[in-house]
Amino acid sequence: MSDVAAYPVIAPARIPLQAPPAAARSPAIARASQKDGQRCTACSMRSICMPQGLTPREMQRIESFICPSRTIRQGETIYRANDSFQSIYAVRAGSFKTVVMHRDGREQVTGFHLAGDSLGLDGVCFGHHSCDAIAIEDSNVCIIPFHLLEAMCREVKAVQQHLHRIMGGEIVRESSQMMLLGTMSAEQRVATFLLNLSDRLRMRGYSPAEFHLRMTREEIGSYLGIKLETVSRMLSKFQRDGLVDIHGKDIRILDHERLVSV
Amino acid sequence: MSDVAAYPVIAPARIPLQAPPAAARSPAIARASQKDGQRCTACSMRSICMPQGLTPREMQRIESFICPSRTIRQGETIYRANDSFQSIYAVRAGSFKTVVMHRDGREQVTGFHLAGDSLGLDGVCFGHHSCDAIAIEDSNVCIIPFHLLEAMCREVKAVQQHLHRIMGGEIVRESSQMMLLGTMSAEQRVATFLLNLSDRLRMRGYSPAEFHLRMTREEIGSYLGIKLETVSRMLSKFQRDGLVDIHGKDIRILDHERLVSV
DNA sequence: CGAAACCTTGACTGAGGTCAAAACGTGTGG
DNA sequence: CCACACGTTTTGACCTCAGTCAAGGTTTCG
Repeated sequence: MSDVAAYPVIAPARIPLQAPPAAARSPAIARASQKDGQRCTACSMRSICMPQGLTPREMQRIESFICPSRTIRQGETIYRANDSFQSIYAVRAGSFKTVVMHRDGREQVTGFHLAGDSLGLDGVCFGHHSCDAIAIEDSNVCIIPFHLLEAMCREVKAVQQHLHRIMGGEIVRESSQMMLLGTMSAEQRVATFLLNLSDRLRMRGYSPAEFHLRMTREEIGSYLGIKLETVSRMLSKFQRDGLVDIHGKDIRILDHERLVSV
Repeated sequence: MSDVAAYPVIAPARIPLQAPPAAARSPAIARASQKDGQRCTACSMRSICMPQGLTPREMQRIESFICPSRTIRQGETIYRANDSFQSIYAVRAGSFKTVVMHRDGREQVTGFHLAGDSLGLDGVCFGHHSCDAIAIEDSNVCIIPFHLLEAMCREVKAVQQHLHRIMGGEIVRESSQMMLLGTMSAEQRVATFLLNLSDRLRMRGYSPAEFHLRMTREEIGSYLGIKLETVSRMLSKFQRDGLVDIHGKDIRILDHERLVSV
């Protein structure tokens, strides 16, 4: 618990009333279960997924309609493309990938979603989802019925603005990914991926220099628009050049500066 | 006016009170000025940019805060990256590209926006825009102050849902563009681009088979993540294969089926 | 402990990038 | 109305980065 000394340990919240399922033995879930918290108020992800400055009453109102959280085992989906859209999801623990698929079988990872991220907004437009959301480790999500969230948005400005910021953030994130896919070399893509992940872990209180990849080389490659062999070659190259230290899925960033300037 | 017989001519709306500026001589603006309409009620883009089933009162309310439309000449911007975000824009006539830029000068077209499309939502998340919106022909936009739109969303469910659909649509559009950039061959990208443009023109009442490109090969290439020479080569190839008939920027789609199956 | 999934590395290939030159269009000013 | 200049497009020749295929090593999980 103190091996990440410099970074606060993520505290958990909204543990389901039932005894934790078998899956809770996995690290991510276990982490989320360390402390007992039933409410958003106590959730460490609050600062990411909830607006600031709500009154206790408003807070309670939100908690009242957030469904009991759900545990999703590695490889399982929260929703699939064409599933009817009812709710959005906030990742409480674990991580997910979203995958879009073309009829011809071509498929692409469009995002990795860590604790505190939202999932499911792709369904807002057409009332059905446009991608699969798949757990890449045993995970846990809050379920937020969208029509209730919309109702709340009509009453509380801060909630409305927060939802708009989340949706707007998704738009900006995707357009910077389009820039990566459209203009960067394989080397730059992999460097950008590592730096981006590092940033997001730092914002969540984890070490930005040392972390464990939850996804395979193939998933990274799909996300970056390159092949898994190319991902591997670039990582090896960074290793040779002393920018990173890599053992399988364990990453240590040695030279942040030079990684930025790749 | 009847040379597109099978497709209804797009009617205009919300012409500014002042005499039309010099720019109004250009085709897109002239088209928008053919009929005199001061209100959204009369705007042909209504079905695209306004929700269905508003009461006259609600309609009036919206019209009351939409600012006088603004004319933007080819090459001019509505907003630039880092400009403070105040309003979103609905394209009334003409077309735009949005361009994101990296510090190192790399830049990429992230979208083309036709009459009826919205612009500016990239600013919602951080309060400043993350791309430039540049007119690729003389154009005209409605200006919708975002905080007033948000206020209206709190009062009228239909307006709220419409905004959410527009934002959600942007998310879906971008993720399918990520799939294009991540997995398709140059040939498929260009075919997809033509088909997509054709679809959007059809939905706006124009011929889906015959149209005029407003953008250069370089802008198309940037949008598709390939070089302008490659765009040109693919178009020539489609021409040789009898899929399209191309003269400069005038496109005629001859074999929609085979274009789909590229 | 063994099977399956995942990762690394090498050799070869090819799609698309780069560079260059010429053709085409369009708007401007004489 | 023409001529010129500039931006745009096309096409060819060549090159390179990343994809493909293959083989062997490592990790993970039942």
